[in-house]
Amino acid sequence: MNIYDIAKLADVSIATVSRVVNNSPKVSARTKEKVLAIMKENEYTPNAFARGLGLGTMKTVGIICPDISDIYMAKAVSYLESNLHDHGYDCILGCSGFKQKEKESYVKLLLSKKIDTLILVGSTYAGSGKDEADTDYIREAAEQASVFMINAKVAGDNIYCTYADDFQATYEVTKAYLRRGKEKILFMYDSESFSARQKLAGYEAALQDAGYPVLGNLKFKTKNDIEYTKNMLLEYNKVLDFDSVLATDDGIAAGAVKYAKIKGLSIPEELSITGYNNSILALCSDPELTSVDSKLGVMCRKTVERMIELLENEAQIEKNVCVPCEIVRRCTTDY
Amino acid sequence: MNIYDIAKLADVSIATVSRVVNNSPKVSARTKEKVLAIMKENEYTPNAFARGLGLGTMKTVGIICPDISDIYMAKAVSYLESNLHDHGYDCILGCSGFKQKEKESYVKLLLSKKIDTLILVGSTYAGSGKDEADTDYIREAAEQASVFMINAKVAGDNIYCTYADDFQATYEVTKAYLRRGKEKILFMYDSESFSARQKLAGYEAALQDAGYPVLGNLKFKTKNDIEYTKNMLLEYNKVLDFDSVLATDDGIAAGAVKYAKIKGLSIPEELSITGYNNSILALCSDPELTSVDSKLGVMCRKTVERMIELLENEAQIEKNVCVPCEIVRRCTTDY
DNA sequence: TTGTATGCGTTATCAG
DNA sequence: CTGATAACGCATACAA
Repeated sequence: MNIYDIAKLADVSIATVSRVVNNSPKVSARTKEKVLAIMKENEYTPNAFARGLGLGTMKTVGIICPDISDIYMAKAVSYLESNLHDHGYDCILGCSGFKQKEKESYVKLLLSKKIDTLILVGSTYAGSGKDEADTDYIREAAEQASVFMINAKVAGDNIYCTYADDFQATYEVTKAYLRRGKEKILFMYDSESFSARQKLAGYEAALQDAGYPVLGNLKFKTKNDIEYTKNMLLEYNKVLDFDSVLATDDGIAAGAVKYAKIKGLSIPEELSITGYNNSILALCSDPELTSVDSKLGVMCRKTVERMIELLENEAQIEKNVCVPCEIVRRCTTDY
Repeated sequence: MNIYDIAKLADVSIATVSRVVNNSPKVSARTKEKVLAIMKENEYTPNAFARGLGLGTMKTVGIICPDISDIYMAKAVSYLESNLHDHGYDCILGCSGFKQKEKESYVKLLLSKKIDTLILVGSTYAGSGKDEADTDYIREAAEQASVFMINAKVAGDNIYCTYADDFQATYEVTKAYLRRGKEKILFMYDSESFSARQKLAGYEAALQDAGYPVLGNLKFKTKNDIEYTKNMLLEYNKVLDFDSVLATDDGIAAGAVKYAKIKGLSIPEELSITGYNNSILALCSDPELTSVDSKLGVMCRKTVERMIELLENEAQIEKNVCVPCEIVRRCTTDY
């Protein structure tokens, strides 16, 4: 059942049917009603491909994240999908993993599907920070469709970024630790992503501003995995000496909690722990984790808001938006 | 840059270009090479909409789940996306929530996008089990595209289901509890979905087969929320008497662990706890949860495998596939 | 092996 | 307000 069939049944031209479908104002109430009735009766739905071909858009946005089974990314996609759906856009989802080649090919793939806009979720898409060429594929993509990045900052035309103020957050946590007399703060991270770099910088700045040295052996790389982190700490605590942990993810912090339990350390007295992302892991841990909430919901909303502005009104929108974090205090700290 | 431009530059017809793009065998090596070179040089990508219009497909499958921020669904989507990507299909994702109206309208929406196939992730799409009409919209959808359901069983033409053998799993857990002398097993659930019904049935059957009564006050409805569940148990433990918990989700089980901690009950001696889905919550809890692994990876693989068989080879495929669960024993039980 | 011509189902531009 | 008709970009049956 296509537009011709409906036109024939309604005894009008396809142009009129099209107008009714797109409810153009210039069609008489009577005609409109008649066509509408026939459409309903025959359950007519316009062919999306033809529509896309004519209009040059199917109102879909591509969302790429490294791994949707990650709690944080899943939440981001959830917010994005919801906001986009409210505005009549659909999401086509791609999970690229963390390898450069895969990221590039996934971006190309979605672009070839003629998405209206591309959203890149995750710090990993900002590259290592060492080589500007890492992000060339994003600037290239931005020539075909606007690119919005969440939790990453990349310079380039038609690239819009929204990220948490991780520097500020870790700066404050570190300062709070120092105030409580915690001077051997272990910074635990699992990648050198944009976000991780901001967090590290905040931690280091707070130490320096307070006149403390930044010790290399207090920066500890692990995996975002409870068991792995626990074991790493058990292994390294023989040579390491620390009284508090600042982790770049709740999964890491949860591992630190497990470690403390095994070592019989009291939390937060003997070991204070701060996690990140304020995820369900923070609530599942025992004691519950103090965690930095990076305001993902706000970031996603601001992203979609600007995107719609750009798409619908071709408005000038902010290129870079930085969202302040919130430190959610629970039982693993006493600052 | 479209197919005409390439044809002109390569000095061939658009038919030849099209053949090269779809690498048809009937094109000379020399011509093919020439066209390929021009295509690369000009970074030509066929217009997906036009392609879709001509072919009637854009090789996309629709995935609908109630809530992608749920760990379980996120994992399912992760598996599905990965498998589908391997076969050259893209995913368009929709999060419908749990309301009937929303589910129906989301299904219609994706269908109108001319997806090749629809995947419904989650037990909720099987309806309450009380009214067959609840699932009419699925049968209706199946007239337009094949529908694959994960963790739900719905009868109908062109509907294919894959689900875990939850009956078997809870039957075994219950039997194991009874063997260890646990006779007051609290069954905790958060919905009346297809899956929850299977789990309840397995629990009841095991009790009955062992000659125990099925007590109404040992079936406890809660939310899949740690804090909520903990508080509910603290409230109700005054009137309830139980020595073990069989929860339909790890989130519920984690709440039971928190409850036990507050009441000072030793786990698993005074209170044994079994969770479900073997999620990260099982590993984050302390002690770590014994949990039923519903083999989501296997379910997703079997779903996509059959789907591809149907799509590419129009083969006859199994309508209903039941996957056995695995009980992963950890520290909250001693059976 | 290659080219021509047509169909796919819309939207949009012009006339009327 | 309505209708005829030309794009939109590709795939393919049919000719050559």
